[in-house]
Amino acid sequence: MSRKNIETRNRILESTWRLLETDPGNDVRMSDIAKEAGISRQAVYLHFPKRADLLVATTRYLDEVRDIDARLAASRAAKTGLERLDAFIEAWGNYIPEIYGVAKALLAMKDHDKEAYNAWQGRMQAVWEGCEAAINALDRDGKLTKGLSKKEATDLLWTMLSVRNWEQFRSECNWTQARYIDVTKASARKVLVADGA
Amino acid sequence: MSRKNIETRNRILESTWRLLETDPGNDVRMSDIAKEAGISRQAVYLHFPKRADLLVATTRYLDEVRDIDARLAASRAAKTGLERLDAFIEAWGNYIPEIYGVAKALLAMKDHDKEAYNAWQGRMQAVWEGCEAAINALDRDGKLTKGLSKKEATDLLWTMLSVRNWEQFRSECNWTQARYIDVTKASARKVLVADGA
DNA sequence: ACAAAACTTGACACTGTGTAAAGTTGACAC
DNA sequence: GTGTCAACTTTACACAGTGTCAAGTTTTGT
Repeated sequence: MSRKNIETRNRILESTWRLLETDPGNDVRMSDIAKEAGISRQAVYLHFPKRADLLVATTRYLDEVRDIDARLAASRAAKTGLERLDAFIEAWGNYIPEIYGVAKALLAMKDHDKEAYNAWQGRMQAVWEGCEAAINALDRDGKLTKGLSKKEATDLLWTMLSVRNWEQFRSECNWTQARYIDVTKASARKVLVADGA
Repeated sequence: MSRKNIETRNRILESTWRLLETDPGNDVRMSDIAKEAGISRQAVYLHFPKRADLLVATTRYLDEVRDIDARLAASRAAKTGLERLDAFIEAWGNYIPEIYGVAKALLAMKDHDKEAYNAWQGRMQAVWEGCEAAINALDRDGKLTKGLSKKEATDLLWTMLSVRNWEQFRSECNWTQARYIDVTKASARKVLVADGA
């Protein structure tokens, strides 16, 4: 127990996660989290001075538990650019639903809170770099479509893979997760790969 | 002056619009709007009982002033499916920046306010129908790509044309408006049209 | 048994939305 | 001119949620 009993800290993070995951979009208050964790509201503030701190920490906690790094590493192992593109879409696209609850809360906060903004920005930056690596691999294979710079191609893939798009397909359009992945893969190929499919 | 001096009402709507347009994302309070309109905060509530009412009314006001219907009508006039697809992307894609400020405010509100949700949903429904019409025209020409149902193709186009995506390309990726339109047109063709370009 | 850390309790400041009520102003009616 | 009605102002307050503060209690390490 280095400081501020780490068990309590984890219980807060778990509670936050659980609440956000259970009903994404339903705004979760500090008091809800405290109740869920079985502690007082002030105790939450002892560990996380601001709501944004808590959400950011929950995101990092999730990343750690779900080991996003290891999953994205798989896409880095792919030999051809095409395989890499598919692997990246699959890894990230299947990660989104696992973080969606927390992501949505952070997303809602980023317009008003600088720290939340930076945290979100940082995560998205990482995804952008994953996209960039896939585009570079495609380009190395001479498979990158003409008419788009590498930067543009990366931006395009990155936008296709946005959490908002996932949300729209899954919630608004009622697509299944599997269909989302398949169509996204196919679309990315059509848009980014030189000879169509 | 049918009721509640319509001049004041319009001044409120204009003020709301101006403030939201000037700095989208900066949350505009009821008191800011009142100040901008040169009236008391309570007078705003006399015309619009809830903040959501005001935002919704501002959206409708904008649609009226900018005559979105007439603009989308142009795409309906196109002969071939391909022309129609291009025309629709151009009409809607160039409309987004004009409504972005208000749209962003409504978007931020829709998660917490039912009325805002319905208003946004209704507008997006209209865009979806525009997409559907374009897809139907493509299909009539036998140009719709295989592997996607008409519903899926519509969902896909609709998502490509989302305000969030526009926002990401323009703000996050620093694309120009013209480039956004061009790349979106090209991508839509690649994804939705049978023989590639 | 002592001290520090972790947590509780209760109070309060602050922001922004929305409500309530009494007062002012201007136009139109007769 | 007097009355009246609608539009608007002013002031005050209820309410929710975040964040702060300070005093008290429990737990833990030594």
